[in-house]
Amino acid sequence: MTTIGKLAGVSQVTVSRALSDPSKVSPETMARIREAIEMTGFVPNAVAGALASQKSHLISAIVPSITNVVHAAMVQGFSQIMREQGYEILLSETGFSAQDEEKLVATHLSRRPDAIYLTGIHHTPQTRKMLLSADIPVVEVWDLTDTPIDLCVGFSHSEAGRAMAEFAVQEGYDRVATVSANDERAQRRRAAFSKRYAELTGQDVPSVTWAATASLAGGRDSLRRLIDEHGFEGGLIACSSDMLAHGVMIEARKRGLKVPEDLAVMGFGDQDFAEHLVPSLTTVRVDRPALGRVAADALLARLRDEEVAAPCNDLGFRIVRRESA
Amino acid sequence: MTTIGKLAGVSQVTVSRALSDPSKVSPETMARIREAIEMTGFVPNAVAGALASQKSHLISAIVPSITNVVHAAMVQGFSQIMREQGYEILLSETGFSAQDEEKLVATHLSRRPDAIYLTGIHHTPQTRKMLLSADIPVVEVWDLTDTPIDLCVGFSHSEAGRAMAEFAVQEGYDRVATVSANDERAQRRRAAFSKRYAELTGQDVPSVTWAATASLAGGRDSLRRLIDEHGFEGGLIACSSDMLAHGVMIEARKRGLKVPEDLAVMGFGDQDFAEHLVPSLTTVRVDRPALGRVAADALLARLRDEEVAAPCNDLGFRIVRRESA
DNA sequence: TTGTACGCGTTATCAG
DNA sequence: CTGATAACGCGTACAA
Repeated sequence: MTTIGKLAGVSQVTVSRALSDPSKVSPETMARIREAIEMTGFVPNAVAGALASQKSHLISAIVPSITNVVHAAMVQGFSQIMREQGYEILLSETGFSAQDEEKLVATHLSRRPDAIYLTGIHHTPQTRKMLLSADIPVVEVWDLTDTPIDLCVGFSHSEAGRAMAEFAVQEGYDRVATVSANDERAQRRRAAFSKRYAELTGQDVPSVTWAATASLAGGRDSLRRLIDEHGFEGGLIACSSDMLAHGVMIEARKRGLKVPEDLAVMGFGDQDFAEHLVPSLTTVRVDRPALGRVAADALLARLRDEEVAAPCNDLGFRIVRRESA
Repeated sequence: MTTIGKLAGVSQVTVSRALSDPSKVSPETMARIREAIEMTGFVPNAVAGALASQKSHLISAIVPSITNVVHAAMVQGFSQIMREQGYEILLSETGFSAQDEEKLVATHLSRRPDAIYLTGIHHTPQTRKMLLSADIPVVEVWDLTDTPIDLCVGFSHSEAGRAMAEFAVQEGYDRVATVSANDERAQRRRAAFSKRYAELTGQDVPSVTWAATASLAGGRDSLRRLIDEHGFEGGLIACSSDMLAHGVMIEARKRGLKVPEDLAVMGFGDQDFAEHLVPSLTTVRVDRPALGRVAADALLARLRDEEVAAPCNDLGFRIVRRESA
């Protein structure tokens, strides 16, 4: 800026002003400054700016995995809003590990983000402690809790599991099973499903857990195990994701089982492919981009020092009945 | 650091040394410094560090879209390696627009990243200029060119298109068509496919472009148009992605067309679901995580000032023959 | 409308 | 092994 200032015949401060608020500088100076910037290819140093102003315009986002469409879609919705407001995103993946999350939070905080986006409500005590003493807005997405660190935006996974069980009973399925990924929230939905189903019917629910990332392969293998190891003979299978549900449907067709006649299938997430499968997939819709956007709006309110009515936003879910169940 | 120093009975400089290289400090001082850090919950300020050292340990990554599995997988592979080496990732999405990319490059450069990861080889002249004068390592991923800005890691999209045409001819398909997304690289593959197929057989190739994001819906609608508007009556359909191919297969089944007997389908990308579809999908494999990792290795070599043998890395592709074609 | 002086919290350099 | 001192490049008073 000093160099630009010399070229334009003004001081460094004037250049700084010109860039941050052109209205505070006379049109003629502005023109000369622009010209000097053009000539030199000057790019302001946001690092120095952040140090001086104590504002980084940086938001830290920590997600389990960016190749997971659920989290990718949420953070995409979040990022779009934040970027429009002049913030950029420092993104890292935990690989679903709270320990790794702790390390990431520490390194992210060292960059002095203006706010932080976390996935889920389960963090190590040390993570909570760091976040609390960092004294910046924090939003936890994709789940709800009575004791958020600061803000939270999500829906109740237990209620979603219960709603699926009630749907199963209403539709008259008297034999059900679950296929779930091995992540904590999927397991919470599964547990609520089984508990509610047992309450309503008195029956136990056989369940299979797929230990790796949700995939078609996982769904196919899980159905195989349900049949071979649990002697499952048809009814409804409630899956923890649309991807697993799709895998189950593929394996079912391969085995000559008709969906939904021999085997009904429910997914979770309502990914864009769900309605285009044949038969179309009955699933639970969660508006992922909206979760991200609401999280962004909540943070922005905090960053503008506005009053936040409620720390927690429940965006709910909705069962979408299609052909597969 | 000054506070920590006081608590530990040393100067601020010593604290800085202790943190950056413990071996330069006596074990006893180190212990007291650790204790003081523990007590206060001190988190070093990387912004100030970056300003002083002129090293941000930040890598800028600019991708078309993070919900696109192709780019998500590449940047994931890339990030993992970079993070292990102490770098963090500032990630932004262009939405496939070179103009938006230009703006993003400008704002990213203001944060003084140590290197930058770009997707593809087509950038605005202004983007190239900024990057060149920033004088930091740049890697362009997912494509090849003779005139990279600095480094590039990818494969030849034209060759991939040609290889698919040659496969079609070898397998004896005498009626073919294409279904492609509306992105530049997909169109380049399509053009190469059609040209090569025409060279070998003298026949024109009907083609349909799906203007939005590749999806099952897109594949289904494209097959409909191919049949209704182009009078396509069977043969091989070469798709620009596995997702579109899957959509084509679903629509085919719905119309009572058997795959591959009535209609053969080829995808592109070899996503994890491809081998689990029924029939399994014949496609073109590109090792996306490897592209990201090689890009990371190339950048790291530059950052360590090592000699780089060749600026461009061709990681190639491979046709994976399965049941659908 | 513009300029001066200072501070943001580190690292680098040199001296002890 | 440790400390003093000067950058790093910008924002924020405050003054003119």
